[in-house]
Amino acid sequence: MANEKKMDVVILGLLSHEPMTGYEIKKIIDNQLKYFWSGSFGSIYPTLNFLESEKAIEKVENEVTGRGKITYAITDVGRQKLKMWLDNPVSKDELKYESLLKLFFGGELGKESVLRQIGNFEEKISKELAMLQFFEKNLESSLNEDEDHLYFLLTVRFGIETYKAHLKWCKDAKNMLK
Amino acid sequence: MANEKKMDVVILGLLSHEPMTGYEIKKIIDNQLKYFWSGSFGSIYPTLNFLESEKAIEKVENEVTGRGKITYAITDVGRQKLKMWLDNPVSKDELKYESLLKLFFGGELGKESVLRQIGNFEEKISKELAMLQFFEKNLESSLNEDEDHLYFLLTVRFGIETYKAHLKWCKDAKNMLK
DNA sequence: CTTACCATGTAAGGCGTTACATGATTCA
DNA sequence: TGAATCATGTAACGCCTTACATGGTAAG
Repeated sequence: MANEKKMDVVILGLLSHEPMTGYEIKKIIDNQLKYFWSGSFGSIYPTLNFLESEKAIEKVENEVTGRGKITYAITDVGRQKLKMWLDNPVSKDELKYESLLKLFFGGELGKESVLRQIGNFEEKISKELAMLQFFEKNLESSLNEDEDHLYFLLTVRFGIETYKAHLKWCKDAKNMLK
Repeated sequence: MANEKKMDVVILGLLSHEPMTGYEIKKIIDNQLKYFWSGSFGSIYPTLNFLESEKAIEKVENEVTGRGKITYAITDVGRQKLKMWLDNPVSKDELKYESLLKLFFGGELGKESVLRQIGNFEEKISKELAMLQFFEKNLESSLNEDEDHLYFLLTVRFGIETYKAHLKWCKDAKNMLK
């Protein structure tokens, strides 16, 4: 019922690459997945505990860091769970684009306001695009280091293509309104 | 706290165009907004009641339809509420692209599986694109009938540009994997 | 010695989905 | 007369976000 939980497979997916702490998981979500996924600490840590109780992940013996750091690694049970989700062809893509919603209802406020909305959107997207292009470069040069880098590169390129399309649209839209 | 409710402004925005029933609101969300927004009956009807209690919308005298149909119209209070939201430059765009997530973790299953994921995605997008292009035609020919049609056309074009970028990416990605 | 960041967690609560319930109307 | 669609609504449930709480560590 309600929404289906996905944080578990997100974590499993990230840990299938290498062992990590919850904090590191959050960083990756915010940096690499941010343009097609999101998640907060309040969702990550409880899921981590849940997955451990399920024996899908396990704590890794910590180096003598002394810190309260907890590193997790995926188990065979976890790998199987991940595979099951990956094998399922059904994928729900959910978008809630408030920017577009405001544009859709823009008639109420008039052109100047809509132009402002588009400007805000354009600025946001431009920044993201620059970051993605930076990632792209890094990934291109390290493509043979790790097989997974190919898939990361593909998602980054997806973001780049999408954002370019958005920026093109911003230009066209501004012209149409003027 | 938690997520900010948006269904109220969605309904207000749709009613600012013309009076409607909850059922009609649902249809518009599913047809015109679907590629950047979504919403269910379980969210629409309670919000409708809430907005009426707030006097942001009101029941319209029904024709002698006899049916249990309830048509709502926006009030001045509602228009003001809508304007306040539209005036606010902050917009949260939230995407949960399960398709991309599966791709990002695709290393676990290998190329064939990823190619299948991309194929599924491509098919889905192609269908949506065809529909959007149909909408575009209709809107282009009725552009001078209603001022709002301009804004609808812009959002439809946003969808078209975005989906075209996605399809281009699908092609590139398949080539890279082969 | 203070600022920024690393690091983990809990509590409260909203939001919206899915599933269920109910019945009218239209059309073949 | 049966199926599809129109039409409104409620109940349960769960995900996730925000905000709060707490403390360690590194660097300047």
